[in-house]
Amino acid sequence: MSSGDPATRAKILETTRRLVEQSGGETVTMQQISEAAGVSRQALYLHFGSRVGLMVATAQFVDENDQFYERTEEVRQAVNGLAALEAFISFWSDYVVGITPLARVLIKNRDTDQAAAAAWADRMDALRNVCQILVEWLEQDGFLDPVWTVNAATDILWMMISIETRDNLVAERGWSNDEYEQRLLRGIVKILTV
Amino acid sequence: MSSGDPATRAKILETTRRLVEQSGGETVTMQQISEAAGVSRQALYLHFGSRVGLMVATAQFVDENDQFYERTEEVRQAVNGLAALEAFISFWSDYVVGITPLARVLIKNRDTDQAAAAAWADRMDALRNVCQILVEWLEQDGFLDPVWTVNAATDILWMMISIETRDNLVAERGWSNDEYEQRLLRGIVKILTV
DNA sequence: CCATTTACTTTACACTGCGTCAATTGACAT
DNA sequence: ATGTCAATTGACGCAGTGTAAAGTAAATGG
Repeated sequence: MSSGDPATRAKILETTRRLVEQSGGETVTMQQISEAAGVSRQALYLHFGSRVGLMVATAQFVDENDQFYERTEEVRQAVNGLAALEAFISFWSDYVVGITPLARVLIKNRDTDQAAAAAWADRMDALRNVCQILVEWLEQDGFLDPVWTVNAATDILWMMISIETRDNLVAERGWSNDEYEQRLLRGIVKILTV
Repeated sequence: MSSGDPATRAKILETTRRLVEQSGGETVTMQQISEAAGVSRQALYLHFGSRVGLMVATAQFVDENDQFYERTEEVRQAVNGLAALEAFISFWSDYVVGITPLARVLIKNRDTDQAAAAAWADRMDALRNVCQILVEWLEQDGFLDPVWTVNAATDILWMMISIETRDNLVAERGWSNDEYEQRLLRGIVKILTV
């Protein structure tokens, strides 16, 4: 599973990410990936074992490349809870574009594939962590509507920014990225704050 | 497409619903359905043309059986838009329990399975229709926050009541059905109304 | 310098599932 | 008896995943 030249492995992962992101939701076959990467189809199986294995490895590859943790650090520099929320939604609505295609693959396979489930749970924990920090910040600054507990508000914020929610609004209902960002922020502020 | 004995058609649809709901997300093949229904695989193609056709027909069959339209009619008896919204959320949080298994399968497979995509899109149109009626009602009664257009508010309402949203809150975050219903209504009212 | 190992390629094939086709059966109706 | 409707049987083509076996070319090392 971890055999082979790291350079070949990287080439395959980069190609897979590119093709999946360009695919517009259509299935990308092992044949297409191998041809685009300039290797044989069997090389994919040598390196990653299976189609799911390749997808999970690609998701992890994206995670490392896009530096989610580093970029959320910037949000913590905001002057108050409301400003932090705004900064985070701005960051997220940009960041989510790059990770959506592969996130969809993880979501789809998480109930049958342990690796996919683990990779997805890991991302969601990180994301929920940020949500909780934001909600606690809102509460400390007196913005949080007291009808919500911190936990309930965190769940709601996490749900509102989820890939599934974005897919419903952007992919299904045709919202532009700008509309998504502005309306999402407005909606979250309306629902969470007094 | 509409050829064949209605009794056979019904038997196939009932079997398809049952198998899909029991499948736990695994793909149910045409072969499995035909064997369980006690007909030949080709009978499925005679009645429904394709896997797409069968899935669409099954989704409609479920809604007819569970009397989606009839039960939403009750909502239209409400005295005003806000009462209608409340009645609908109450109805929906109950109704959604029964359709979730089939819905999950359609959602999970819609990116690779044309059949699932078509069936799902068809049912979502019906649901969005109800959302639009509710939002227009809210607007006429002066409840709708003017920051939202009717279309945007309809999209938001539709997203909030979606299966994906419910799965995130109930299945992932462990909300009870009661918590889901109460917090969903409260959240929707906060986000949509002045 | 030869032998071995590594990292792949090539070719072939098994398997699953969808969709199609042609020929056939059985029942019921005119 | 003739037709026609409903469904069956069995075969086939096709795409995509995954496996298996043999070959090749370059690096490694005793």
